[in-house]
Amino acid sequence: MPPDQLSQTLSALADPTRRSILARLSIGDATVSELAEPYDMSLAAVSKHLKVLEGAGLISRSRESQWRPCHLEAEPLAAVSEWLEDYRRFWDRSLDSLADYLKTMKTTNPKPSRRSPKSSSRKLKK
Amino acid sequence: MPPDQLSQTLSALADPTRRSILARLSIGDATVSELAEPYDMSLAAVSKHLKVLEGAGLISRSRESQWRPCHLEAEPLAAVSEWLEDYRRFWDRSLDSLADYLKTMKTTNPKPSRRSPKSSSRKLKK
DNA sequence: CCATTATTTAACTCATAGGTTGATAACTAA
DNA sequence: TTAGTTATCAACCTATGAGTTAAATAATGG
Repeated sequence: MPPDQLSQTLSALADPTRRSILARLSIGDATVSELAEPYDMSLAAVSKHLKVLEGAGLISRSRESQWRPCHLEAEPLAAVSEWLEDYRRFWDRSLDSLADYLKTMKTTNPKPSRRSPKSSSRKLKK
Repeated sequence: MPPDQLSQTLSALADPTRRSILARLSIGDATVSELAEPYDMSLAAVSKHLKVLEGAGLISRSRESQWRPCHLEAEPLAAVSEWLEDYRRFWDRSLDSLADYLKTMKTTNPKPSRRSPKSSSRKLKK
């Protein structure tokens, strides 16, 4: 049984080398050798990491003569972000402030201070 | 060498059973047996999952006579969210709109339409 | 065709993850 | 004290992950 998409994505992201590779790719596309250069490991090992990332849909690869340039595909990250949203209220202090603010509005309707920018990222549950 | 915090968190989250446990805990604290009830696996297995979650700082446990109620600790999720922020621009369409907006401001300085709320979550790179 | 460069595959090692069962610990209740 | 609940620990099994080296594949350029 293949693991669900989210598990596959998270497990791909759980390796620091792979996250580092993604960071590199966020700058721009790169070949396997270019990607391998910073690491003290064989090319084959990096090739494996790329396979994992590709399997998770986090990168795509084209062919350009003998090179296989890798390209960042961030869509699976959006799924992670969506999953996280359900938990945001558990850590986002400013959301508590927002809750307080709304509550205060309802009860006393004072002139509240400005909210911090951080609180604006809450999205509606779907 | 212990893995870095982020890797530990992501690897803990990469298991569907553990994510399911977190979802249950987002409703409220629960004992080990309560948490184990939905799964077709031994109590010991669930106990191990809880140990992993605790190791990642995703739950905490208190003692209450012979029960060990588990509590969701979402802080590590905030770290994941922060990490994700650097990649949001790669999937968040409304951020492109924001970029367009800024570009337009610079060049023609028209009266632009309001941005969607979704785009407001971009934070500064640290 | 041959040599070179870029990348993948195969076969292997070693460590860890996720599960099992059975014993043990911690506490309650009688 | 004894029995019953709740949870963990220890020992074990099997599968998988991350790395290795060496061979194979793919494309380029004499």
